[in-house]
Amino acid sequence: MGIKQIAKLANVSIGTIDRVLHKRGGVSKETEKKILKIIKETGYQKNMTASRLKLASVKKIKFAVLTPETDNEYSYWRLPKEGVYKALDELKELGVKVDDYQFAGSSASFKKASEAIFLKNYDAIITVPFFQEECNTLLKKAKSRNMPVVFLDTEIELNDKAYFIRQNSHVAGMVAGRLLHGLVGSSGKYFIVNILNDRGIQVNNKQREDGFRAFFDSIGEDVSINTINHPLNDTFRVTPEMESWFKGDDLKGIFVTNSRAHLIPEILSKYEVSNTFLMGFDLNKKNLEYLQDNQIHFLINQQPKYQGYVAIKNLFNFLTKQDDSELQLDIPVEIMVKEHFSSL
Amino acid sequence: MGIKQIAKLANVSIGTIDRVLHKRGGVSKETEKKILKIIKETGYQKNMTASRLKLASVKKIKFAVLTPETDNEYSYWRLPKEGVYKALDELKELGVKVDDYQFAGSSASFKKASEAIFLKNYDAIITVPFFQEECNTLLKKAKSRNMPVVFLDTEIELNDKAYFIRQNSHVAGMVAGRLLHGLVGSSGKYFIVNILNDRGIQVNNKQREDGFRAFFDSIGEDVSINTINHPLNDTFRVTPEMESWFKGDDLKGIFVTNSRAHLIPEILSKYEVSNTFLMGFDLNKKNLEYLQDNQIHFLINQQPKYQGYVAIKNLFNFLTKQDDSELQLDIPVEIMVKEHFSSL
DNA sequence: CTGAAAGCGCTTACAG
DNA sequence: CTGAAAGCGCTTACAG
Repeated sequence: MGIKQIAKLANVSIGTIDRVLHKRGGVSKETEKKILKIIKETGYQKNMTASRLKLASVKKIKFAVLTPETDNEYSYWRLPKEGVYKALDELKELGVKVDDYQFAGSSASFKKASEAIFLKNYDAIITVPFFQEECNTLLKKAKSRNMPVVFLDTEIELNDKAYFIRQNSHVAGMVAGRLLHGLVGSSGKYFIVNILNDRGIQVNNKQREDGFRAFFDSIGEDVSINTINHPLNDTFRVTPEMESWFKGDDLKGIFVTNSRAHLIPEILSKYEVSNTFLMGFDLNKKNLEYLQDNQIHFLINQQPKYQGYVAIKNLFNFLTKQDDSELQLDIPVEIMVKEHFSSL
Repeated sequence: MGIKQIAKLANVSIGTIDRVLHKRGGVSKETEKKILKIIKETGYQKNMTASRLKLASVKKIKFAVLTPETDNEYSYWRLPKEGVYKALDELKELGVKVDDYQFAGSSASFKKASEAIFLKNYDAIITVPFFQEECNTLLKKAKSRNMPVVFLDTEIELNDKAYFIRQNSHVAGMVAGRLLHGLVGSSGKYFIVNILNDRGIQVNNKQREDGFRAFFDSIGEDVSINTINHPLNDTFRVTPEMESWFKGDDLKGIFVTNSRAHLIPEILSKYEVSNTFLMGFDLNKKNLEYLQDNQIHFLINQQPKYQGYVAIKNLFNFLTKQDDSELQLDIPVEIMVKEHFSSL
């Protein structure tokens, strides 16, 4: 059932059908009505393959991808990009293009990069919402140009409608609470470690902390939970207060709210802290080594590569099929233990 | 860079290029050599979209899907099928067809259904390896017709090469050991519950049991692990031996190797077994209810829908692009706790 | 052994 | 306001 049959049924040419399908105008009310009726009755659906085959040569779909700098080889932000390029590989014959933009740590740098993006004509933007004000600006401008924006990694409050493909960090914190509590119990002591950057704590790290505490609220246990806020770019400094917390034989559970759980084991052994269970985020090399070594007990995977992959794929589906149902996506809170890697 | 440019470079017509690309023969050695050289130099890649647009109307790709009966509404086997139909929905405009076959509990029924499949002409078969002998027969016949076969759910030993898209059940058992051990510790008692069907224990249930025991071996703890083999289609019967196992105040961990963990809580309360942690497989309605109720502590998700989806998608990629790298697939051992469902 | 032509279903520029 | 025609990149049946 193609455009040709529809044309025959309506006694018009395929050009006219196309004008109706794409609301290109220049069709009499009457003809339009007749055609719409037939489309509805026959349940006609456009063949996207044929459509893209034609369009790939005349109207490219262009994405701007704006991520934090991927300076070093192990940078986390390489992973979403890998996913982006995997998706691109699948879609390039359909006329999809991707341009890469980066920003450094500052909001000014993000602003500059996003302005550069608006100088060109993209069909959609994929980025990361680290700076609320600048994201609102970006979103507003994108809206006025009818460009969808997909944010990866973190969800924040914004003024206009945006899509988020990210893990629910509150849930991740709750799950972390459940798991550590299983090992440590209600009589033990808990530590939340937030590694801060120049701008303070990252939004999703805070959401994870809140989720962690919410878990203990939900089970009605009044356990001891200390928060340790520690600047990055510094060797981990143990304050006298922390030292006193660490003392004692009771079980301890440490929840690192970002990817730096690997900083902790060294401290623990230096201060001879025992009976301790440690969990954190992300399957980076150092974290995985400590997981193998039983010094990290759980890691939560955010599937960063998949986030990038699915952002491109689902934006493409949205732009070609108007189906935005998969642009608002929960990445599952995937718990990893040592044994997950035992078959590799 | 399309077939047209290649033709121009080689000073031949596009028909001849196509003959070389598809090894259709009827091309002189010399011309072929020249063309292959140009293809290599230019890095030409066939545009699959254009190819499928044409082929969709002349050469359909047909899959036979053979699963256990999906008699009742909650049948597990509906889920892979949902995935199959989701994939079909995406691929049908590319000329993909799926036929559904079912088998009942017996190997004879499986045999009969697979014979019916071979009466028609399919490009690939997707099924479940419950019967070793019959699967070997099927695989042999498929091989002689050059049909790939993808098995879902379970991996078993077979004589010929086959693809498996399933969870590594041994790893799943190890992960289960790790988690239950975290809750129960080394001084507790462990129970493995295998629910048997007419043919005895299912292969992947056994693999899970082995993995569970292997975990305790790996950590060098000599803990008490009792295996309870219980027939299905029967109310759960507690033998005097089991009753004696259940007694005592020590912590207990129960690992149900299939989807029936939901049978256990009732027994436990009837026999007043306390201090018990329970884990099993699959996110069926009853299991999820007990998870919410803190009577099941962990569930492992096998992503059955995704298994069906990815089987079709990746078979399609294999048949159209010769890329079989994703037909041998490990479904991650996804651990679910109550909090995973807290945002729904 | 090779080429020219028709066609897959859709899109668009042009002519009327 | 509408139609006829060319074309996206590939495939194949036909003619030579």
